[in-house]
Amino acid sequence: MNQVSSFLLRIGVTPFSQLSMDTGTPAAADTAKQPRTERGRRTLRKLLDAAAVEFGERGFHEASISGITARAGTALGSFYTYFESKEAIFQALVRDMSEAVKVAAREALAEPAPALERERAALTAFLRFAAEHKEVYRIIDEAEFVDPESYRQHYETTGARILDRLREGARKGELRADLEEAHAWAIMGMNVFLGLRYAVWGEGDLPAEHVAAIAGDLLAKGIAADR
Amino acid sequence: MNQVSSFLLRIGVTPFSQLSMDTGTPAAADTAKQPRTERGRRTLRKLLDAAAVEFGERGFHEASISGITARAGTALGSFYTYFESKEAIFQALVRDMSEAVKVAAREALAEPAPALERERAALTAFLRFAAEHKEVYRIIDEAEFVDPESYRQHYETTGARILDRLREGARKGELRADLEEAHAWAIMGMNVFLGLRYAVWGEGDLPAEHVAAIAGDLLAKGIAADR
DNA sequence: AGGAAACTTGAAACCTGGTTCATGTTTCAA
DNA sequence: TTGAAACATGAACCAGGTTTCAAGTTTCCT
Repeated sequence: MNQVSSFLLRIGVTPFSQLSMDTGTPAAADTAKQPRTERGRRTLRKLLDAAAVEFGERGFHEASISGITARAGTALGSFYTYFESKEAIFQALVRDMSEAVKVAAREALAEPAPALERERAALTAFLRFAAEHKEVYRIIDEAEFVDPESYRQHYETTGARILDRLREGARKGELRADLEEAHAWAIMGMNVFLGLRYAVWGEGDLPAEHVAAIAGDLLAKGIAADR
Repeated sequence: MNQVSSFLLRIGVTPFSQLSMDTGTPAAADTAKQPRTERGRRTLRKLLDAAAVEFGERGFHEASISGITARAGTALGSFYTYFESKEAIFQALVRDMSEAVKVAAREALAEPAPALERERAALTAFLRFAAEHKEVYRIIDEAEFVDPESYRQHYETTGARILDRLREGARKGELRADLEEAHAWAIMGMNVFLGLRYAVWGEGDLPAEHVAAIAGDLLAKGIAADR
């Protein structure tokens, strides 16, 4: 039906089976009520896709359940067959998208490359992804206020992943040996803000490669004048 | 009464006179209705301080006007003597705080120093400020959804300021000559995320100086292994 | 084929909290 | 001192959106 829909579909056939496993509180283990028939799965998917559009376009509070069901082409009451509340579907969406970002990054890092090269590739992929799915950006960001736990989890996981790469690079002697968590967060912040400025706000004035090259170069040499 | 209050007071005697000048739309020129008596100014200040606490603690949508007036010790109706709506006071607050962050940075950069040194000092000051005023952080962040115009303005201004410093450093031969806007945004993103992780979330586990040293070092040399 | 469980439906109950307003009180300049 | 403008008050109004529910319809297993 649209970009978001196809993007959600691309994630995998059963995104919710992924979601249900990694939750801390047992009570919140399942954000969505599991459908038991094919028809149910279809409706659930329609609701999630519609919610991505509605939340992305109007933000959590401006968005309305009836807006979601209208876009999904289902009755208002059906919503509550699958989600306990507006917050619940938002949470499901955030975790779904967090996963999607992760997958996109993993794909970009599939083949081996020098450590600095990998960071540049990761940023390029992220910028492309952000430009393609601005709603994702917005929804994850808004989670800071609507669902802080998921927000925190998203960035802590992402940061840990970057740190892993840095350590790997250090092990191979390509990066400094003293890199720690703060370095990973610095890089992550860099990436996120460049994404906001050039992928989400920018009208494509600077291509992803160029921005990624600048950041990569900054990581490689710093900004001091050559001695 | 509390940290926020004193922080607001420190900004200057008439923060609102500053606010009223730089608005694009003429309609929204004055976010707050100017009080004409001393009593009025006191009430306005009380409302703003209370709003900072209420919004900081509960977020925009959880926050309620009655919560604000209760904290301020005024009647519900009085609110509308000074602000047209919930959005209006939020906007006033965001611009006020954006200004406050700016001022804090300016103070930290008062005396001259080498360019790289200055960036480190700016980050240290920012981290201290963020730790001291976590509400500020939260409120400015939430502006992305409640008052996007102010949000954008805040970061564009901040980014431009950083770029100025970079250009100045390049002029003096201390920094590379090819620095551009993207570098400034990369540094800004770095700073913001380090602030989120270590000043706002962190329980002070890493001191501001240490985090700033890491970032400063990253800017100076990059993360590649020494050749 | 048959029936229980899964799912759908949309009108209406229900809440919550922003906003208004008519009535008082305080300020302050003349 | 005085009165007009500024400011304070809080009960009541009201809009909008979430959530419920009782009555169907569809699925799917045996």
